[in-house]
Amino acid sequence: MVAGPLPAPSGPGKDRLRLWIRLLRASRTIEADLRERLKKDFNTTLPRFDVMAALYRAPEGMLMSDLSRFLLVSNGNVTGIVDRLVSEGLVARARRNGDRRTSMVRLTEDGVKSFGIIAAAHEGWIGELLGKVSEDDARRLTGMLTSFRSNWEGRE
Amino acid sequence: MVAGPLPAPSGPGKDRLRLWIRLLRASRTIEADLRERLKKDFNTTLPRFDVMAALYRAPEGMLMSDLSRFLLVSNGNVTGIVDRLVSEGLVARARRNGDRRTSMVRLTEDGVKSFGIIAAAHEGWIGELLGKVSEDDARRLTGMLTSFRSNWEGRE
DNA sequence: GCAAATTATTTCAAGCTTAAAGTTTTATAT
DNA sequence: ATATAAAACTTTAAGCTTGAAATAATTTGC
Repeated sequence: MVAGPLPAPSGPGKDRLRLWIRLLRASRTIEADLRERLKKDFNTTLPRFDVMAALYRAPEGMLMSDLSRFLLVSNGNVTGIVDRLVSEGLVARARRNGDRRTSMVRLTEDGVKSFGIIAAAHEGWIGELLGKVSEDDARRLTGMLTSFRSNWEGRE
Repeated sequence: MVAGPLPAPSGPGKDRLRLWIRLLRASRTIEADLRERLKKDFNTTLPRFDVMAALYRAPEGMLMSDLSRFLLVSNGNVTGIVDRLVSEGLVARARRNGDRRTSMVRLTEDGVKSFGIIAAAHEGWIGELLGKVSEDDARRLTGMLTSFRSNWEGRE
């Protein structure tokens, strides 16, 4: 007598599993919506937006490895995205005098201008997409996710 | 006098933006970890796991379009993943008599066995990764995400 | 000084992903 | 009946993603 594949999941561990599934679905739902809007309204992509957002916060520039660490993606991945942004004139690489392995990556003037416009729209979209989440819940959720992050970073 | 790019974000709408960023980072962090474990321990991938998980819940099989809707990915995407799973003998396609456009996709016997093993490990990983989230927070978070989902599905 | 280890980045192959266009089959409206 | 539309998939091209291997520059340990 074996449990079928379809009993309502319950028991220890199931609460965490359910939480993970909800979390993943929520973020994929929102991500898909943002991706579509970025394409339709600005003919760009989420990875490009992510890179530009990171660089916008660092006017002095970032190393490739900083970018990949910050964005939680692989090194090789960032290379390709930055290559495309460079070819579009939105981002520039500058070799450094000190260490010739590294290059400082930063937004160009065009990049800053372009990102500013897209970011404003983006913030509006998020307000729209998450509008039904009460201010209170938003802050509570954020708090929980922040403490998740702290625990994660402090893990052995 | 323009606000610099680095003031702590604040004001209306910023709470939602911050929530979204936290949500995205949490799910990417966990996703990256799961991806790595799936590769190392079972030489498989998250998309393959996702498809198999969906099929495991539907012993009678699913249509390709059901799969893509459920997983929130495009049609063509599912085609490729299922192709690979079929070539590995974990999944089977069966043409239906009724409608020759469609094919019922289901796990093979091997697929069921294989998924059972991986899913057990997966649940353990999640328990581990989210272990620091209290039972209470887990349930609260799940509740908020569930209501987000309802609002989303009920949007105009 | 110099070999060995480390660090920063790029390249590569395989696979994932999307949006758009194409194919085949079924349903609908004359 | 038969054109037209709709539905279920697949194919395609471009881009994203990873992990591993390759390059090049710097640092470390004798």
